[in-house]
Amino acid sequence: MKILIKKDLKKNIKKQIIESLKWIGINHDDKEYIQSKNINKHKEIAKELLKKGFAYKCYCSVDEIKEQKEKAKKKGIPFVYNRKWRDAKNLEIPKNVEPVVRFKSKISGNAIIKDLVQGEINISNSIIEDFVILRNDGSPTYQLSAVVDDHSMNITHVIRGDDHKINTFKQKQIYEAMNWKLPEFAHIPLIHSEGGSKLSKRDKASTVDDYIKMGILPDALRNYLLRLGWSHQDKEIFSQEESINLFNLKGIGKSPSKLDMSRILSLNEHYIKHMDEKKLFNFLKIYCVTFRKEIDNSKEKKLFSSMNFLKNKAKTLDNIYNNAQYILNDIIKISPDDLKLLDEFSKKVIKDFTSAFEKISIINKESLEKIVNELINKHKTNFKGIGQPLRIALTGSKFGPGLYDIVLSLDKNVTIKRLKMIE
RNA sequence: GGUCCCAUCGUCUAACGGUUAGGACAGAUGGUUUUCAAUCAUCUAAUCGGGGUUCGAUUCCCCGUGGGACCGCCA
Repeated sequence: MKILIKKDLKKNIKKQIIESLKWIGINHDDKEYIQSKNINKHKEIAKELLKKGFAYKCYCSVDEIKEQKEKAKKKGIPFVYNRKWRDAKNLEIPKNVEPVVRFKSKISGNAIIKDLVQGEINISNSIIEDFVILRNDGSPTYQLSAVVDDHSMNITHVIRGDDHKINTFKQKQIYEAMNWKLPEFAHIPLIHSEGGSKLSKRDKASTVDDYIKMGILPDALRNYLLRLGWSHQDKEIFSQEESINLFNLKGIGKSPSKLDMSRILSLNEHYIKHMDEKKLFNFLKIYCVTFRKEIDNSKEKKLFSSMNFLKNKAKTLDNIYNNAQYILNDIIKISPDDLKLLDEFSKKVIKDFTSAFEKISIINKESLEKIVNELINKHKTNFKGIGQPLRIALTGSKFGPGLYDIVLSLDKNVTIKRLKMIE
């Protein structure tokens, strides 16, 4: 696999991309190749193409090209470089202009690419301009470098976004000029943002890091991405192993698909529920230390033993973290809105519960249920009438785990202390 | 504007030319004498339009319409 990184981006982006791939379960099994380290080889090939008559030097200035482009745009006609220097026997070579090297593209006829995803793509050669392979500073362009490296690395399959389709026709001509074996090509559809156009770095959730920050699990993102543009009957959940075994290029459709956050979230929810608790706990710990707050050593044990219910009401690691606040913090904060819910009636309920709770010696679901049921009868209310005030008093939130789970996960004295705070 | 690609529920997608057009997510409704953001059940919802070919078209062909990608001395 080859990853291309724009040269104008900062260096640490390379590390980030490799880390992201690793995170989602894709590891590289060969050494790293840095394209820019091979530019001498690329230049040599350019020279060879020049010598063989497949390329030529073009002395048009940047401004000259710009002007032509603007003219073409005004007239509403497509811009194709006018090939001024292609057969420039009578032109005088201007001084002070460093030439670029352009590839002598085919002018007539058609070109066909057999694409593993797109099928046969057929275009007229006339629309492929004489593209630049060496800039005026002598450096090779992507079109040249990509071909030379792919060939020297014995790349068998070029799989990339379908925004590269036209490039393939340019590159094909270089392969042919050099008499090199053409690799297989597969142009896969792009992923669109919710707005309906190509996902770009400017989109909020476009990088793996963005999803890690949200508290998405690698399995969830892998599974989601796998099903974008591809399917296997009605199957929705794929393990990593199944992904590798079942995925194939033939099953890929040609149309782009839109990103759907609610789908990612629901897949994430699934993996949170079904993942091994120890593994999940590790993900949570890493998440907290990286993006929130490190989990206090003294709370780890308690938190881990609460995973079995905390995981049931979370779509992200962040949700788990939030729902676990009442375990992680000794002092709980109640929002003003929730505080309003603690009216006189609620305070009475809390008081009654506290005195009954103080008396019981065995705390389990049954004993708690007994107390709650008695209070429901006494106050002529339903579970919500009892459960909601207690939940707010104990956790500071009206959402979260079941009431019994909360009480069972707190020490008796802590429960009593928190309940007595409300008065 | 030119070239290329695409078109099934809101979204991701199934359906050897013959299905009551299926599933999942989202949405709606109801149950769970435990809150809901959990869970269970039920429901709503699609073949872009027009022509062909065919006994029969979501599927094949043409035209329209709509969407997208590309059109750099970026990659």
